[in-house]
Amino acid sequence: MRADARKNYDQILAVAREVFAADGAEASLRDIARKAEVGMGTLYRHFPTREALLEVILRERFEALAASADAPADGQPPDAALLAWLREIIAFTHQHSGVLGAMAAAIDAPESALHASCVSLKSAGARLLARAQAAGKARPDLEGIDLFALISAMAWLYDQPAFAHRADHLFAVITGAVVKQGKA
Amino acid sequence: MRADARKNYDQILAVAREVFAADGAEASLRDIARKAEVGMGTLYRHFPTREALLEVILRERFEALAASADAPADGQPPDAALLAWLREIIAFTHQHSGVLGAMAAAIDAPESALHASCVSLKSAGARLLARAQAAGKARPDLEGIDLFALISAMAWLYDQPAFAHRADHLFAVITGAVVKQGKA
DNA sequence: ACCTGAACACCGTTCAAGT
DNA sequence: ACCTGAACACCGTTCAAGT
Repeated sequence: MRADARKNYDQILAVAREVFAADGAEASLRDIARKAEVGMGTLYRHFPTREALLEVILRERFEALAASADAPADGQPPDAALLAWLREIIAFTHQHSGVLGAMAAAIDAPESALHASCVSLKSAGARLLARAQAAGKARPDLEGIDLFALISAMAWLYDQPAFAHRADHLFAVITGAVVKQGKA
Repeated sequence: MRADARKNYDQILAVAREVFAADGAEASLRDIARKAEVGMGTLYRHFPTREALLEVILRERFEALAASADAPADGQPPDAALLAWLREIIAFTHQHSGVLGAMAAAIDAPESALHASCVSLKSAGARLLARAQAAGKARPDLEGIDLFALISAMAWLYDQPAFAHRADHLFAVITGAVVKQGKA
């Protein structure tokens, strides 16, 4: 990549990080281009879709989340591991409103730039879920897509200002339907 | 109201019903004005906000839902009554995507045209919930706002195409966390 | 190769001008 | 009293023209 192109690419990304965090996944692309001091065409050249831009920004975190799902867990029982992972995801998406809506749209769209991230996140969750189910600590009639859907719904709840003051409680209610916590 | 104004009012409403059902609560107001064959100013004169237009369209159904929450129930136990009512709401909002998102935004906004509808829907749910709780058939640590939030989240899930095939199952999972169904 | 910014087709909202 | 539609300030997306 040419030096000027590289500079623009990095600048767009840096600005997009801030703007997406502030305005959510539906933030104005024009606004990003403006703040990055590049033309609209430059933004589109580097990131042909909104998803492509989101993907680069989110990839790192989602890879970390997928990795943490498979981490040794240090003696942590599978139900606690699943719960901790769910809390991690929600804490992250809470900083980026609407991101899980974009993910939900991408999971059925193989051509979306976000598709691979969705699938790996869903799979990571499915593996944690399966281990908890095997230990008799999670509702057995749930699949990976169900967990993904419930995560998305919880993220949506956290994004609604009217529900924010009850969001932690609702998290407990919903995860309570998934995980049957026990002492051993 | 003058005869021409009345005609425009009715025409806008008739068109809006169709367009909101087809495109959801975020449908283009310009599109509605166009299809109703009125100027934008006419639409705004009769309905100063999107919420005002939505409110007129939804009021009838929400009043019916609030009424059905208080219906004698014909020997139906409170847990079954609550579940049946939840199914009714979800079935309705499923035909009008995004409506519960608008409701969620309006519940904390007393100036919104939708506010009264939100509150009465929340209250109706809260009464059903309280009866089920009194019978020991619903999770006791839930308030009206929690039920409203869970309804909204379920409506959101039904609106996501990627989750549609699991939506009925997710409804069972989430309501399972609220209602503890028993035989007597 | 890469960049710019105008152009196009859309929004929501307001308001001067008409009847 | 009511209506119209242009005007304004925004979008996302594309593309001719420049370097």
